[in-house]
Amino acid sequence: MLSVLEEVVRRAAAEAGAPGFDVVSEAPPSPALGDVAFPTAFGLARVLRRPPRAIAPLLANALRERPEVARVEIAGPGYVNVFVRRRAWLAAAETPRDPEPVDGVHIVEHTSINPNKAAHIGHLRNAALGDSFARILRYLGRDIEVQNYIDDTGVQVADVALGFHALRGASAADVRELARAPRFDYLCWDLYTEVSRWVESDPEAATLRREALHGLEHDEEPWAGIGAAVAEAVARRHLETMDRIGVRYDLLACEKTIVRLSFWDRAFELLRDAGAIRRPDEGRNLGCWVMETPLAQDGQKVIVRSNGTVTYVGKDIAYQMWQLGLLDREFRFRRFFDYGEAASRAAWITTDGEGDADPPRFGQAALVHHVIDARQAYPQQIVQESVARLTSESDRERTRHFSYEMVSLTPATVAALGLAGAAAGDGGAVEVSGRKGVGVKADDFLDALIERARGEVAQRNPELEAGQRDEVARDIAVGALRYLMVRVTKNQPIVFDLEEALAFDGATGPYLQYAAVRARKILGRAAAPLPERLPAPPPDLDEQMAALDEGEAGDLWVLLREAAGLGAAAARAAEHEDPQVLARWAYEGAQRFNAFYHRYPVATEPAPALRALRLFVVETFFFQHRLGLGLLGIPVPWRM
RNA sequence: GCGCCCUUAGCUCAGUGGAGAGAGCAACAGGCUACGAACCUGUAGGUCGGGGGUUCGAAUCCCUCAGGGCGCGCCA
Repeated sequence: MLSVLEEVVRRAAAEAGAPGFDVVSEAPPSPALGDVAFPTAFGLARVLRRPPRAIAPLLANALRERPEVARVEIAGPGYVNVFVRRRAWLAAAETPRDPEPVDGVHIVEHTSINPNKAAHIGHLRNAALGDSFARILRYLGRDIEVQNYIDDTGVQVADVALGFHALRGASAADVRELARAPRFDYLCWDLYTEVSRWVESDPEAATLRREALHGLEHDEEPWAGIGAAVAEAVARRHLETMDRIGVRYDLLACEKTIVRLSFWDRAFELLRDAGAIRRPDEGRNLGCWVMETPLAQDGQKVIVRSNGTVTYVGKDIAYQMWQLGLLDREFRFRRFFDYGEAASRAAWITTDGEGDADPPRFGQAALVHHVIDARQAYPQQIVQESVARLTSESDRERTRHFSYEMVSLTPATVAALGLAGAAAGDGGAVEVSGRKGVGVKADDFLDALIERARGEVAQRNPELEAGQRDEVARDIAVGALRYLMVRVTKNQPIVFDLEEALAFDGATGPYLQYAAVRARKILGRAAAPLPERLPAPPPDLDEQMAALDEGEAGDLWVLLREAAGLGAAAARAAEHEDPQVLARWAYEGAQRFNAFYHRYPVATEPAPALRALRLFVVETFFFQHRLGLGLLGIPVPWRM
């Protein structure tokens, strides 16, 4: 609807003598000034060499011809302010408009935690961002496939395998037995830091570690067996943890299968034949295969080491080629993790062994987003560059780095958790480090939130039985966590403070949930059924609103108008590649609704017409707000 | 040295080149006889890091300086 008006102004600008003029609309500072504002006349003034006040009427007249426009005013030095026909405007809000429709599958790859230790607060940011992004795109109509890359042959898994073998004397069978413990990943967390300290202080351990890594890569025992047991069990734990906050995956892509199924060998041939990589005859990279690029400091980025092994960047090139359907190789797939209910949905995993029959189709994507922290911007650029050289320049645009900043800890949090090995930087923030064991584990944090929520729920709802109370507490904890992770722009580093994170007042998940719960309670009080689709506005909405006193008309209309803006907010979030945009929409909506519900009685309003109108506002808000929260993975508790 | 990100109220953060720069927390003053106050209303709090420039108009774009974070490996 908005784009229709923009198009009208664009045409009017063209007729006035400025074809192709970039027309943008904005929200007026107050509802009294209109619903949509065009500052277009200012820009046109320069092009047309006429004052803005002379140009504005041309735009206004064009807008007045549209059926969805009720009134147009020219304000101040030349703003064109549009008052829309409200019923028509709301009716058009049902279907969101995808700003960049994708023809084919769109992969969102996120989480991708090394499967050698428990997930921590930093991984939660990745998963929450990736999952929300995927949900938003799906809402806009995209065919989304969620992948999770598992580095099961890297040094991190090698370290824990080394720990089990050398420090614990455990076999692969022993590890599989240990992995039956409910939080095996916690055990690995501690072992990993133990090994890291050992390797730092003992040269012999460093030698053993190289041996373990080599064993993982070349399928040699005992390393391969122990490593596989660790990686599979910990990856499973990560899926359990993420499932607790509503994050699910379609496919786990394992590095091991990329190597074993010769994806890299094939990618290497392609890179070599395309001249994208070459062997230097001299210099310090003698004996390697390198890609020449100005991105690298000395103009060369090593892809294959002089000992013949491939770097992480090389493996990622092969993986991304496969994701884009540019590699003539295919994985085999195994069903790996069933998600509750009727097991209607499951996460699959790649395998180099026997695959299950009839797996879903994976890969062959038109577009891929890689949710990876900002530190990896450089290697991601190298991978993009490689893909472009192997195929076409346009393929570079098909693989994108969804970059976000890191999570660190406040000194107070480090102290409260008694984290040893933590060194505060000058800025006060403490870097999360799996290697050092410095971090807030995801499950611990969620448990703490649940505990805090349980207390709040018990206090407010003493009549609830334990099971109900726990269910509500879980929903609140998930809401608090998910909102915390997306309320700030992804480019802003987060310094995590435990006490602050446990707060449920103000701009928090529970605040957003509270508005939804209140709205639903009102519907219940009014004996109105919960809306199953966006409620249709009454035919005489515009007339009814005109009959209200000005203050209430403004309050109700802004609530309706902004609720109808969910699709636009989702589209902006997709464009900016940042769920924060939608989180802001949800927060502002909750704020408006809370103010509304204090000011205007609904179920208890005696005048039937007014009651019906306010009820329509509540229904519309509730439907859209719950939908928006769902896109952020925030559940609506049945009670608070 | 090169590249990316950040710098807005005491703190944590929003802010499409456009109309008095906004929230939350903290502080202060109010509001529960329940569509339940996890809420609402109000007060106070600003050199948008500094300086130039472009523009009718700059927190927003460009240049520059300063401060902070992170990259630039035959680690992943």
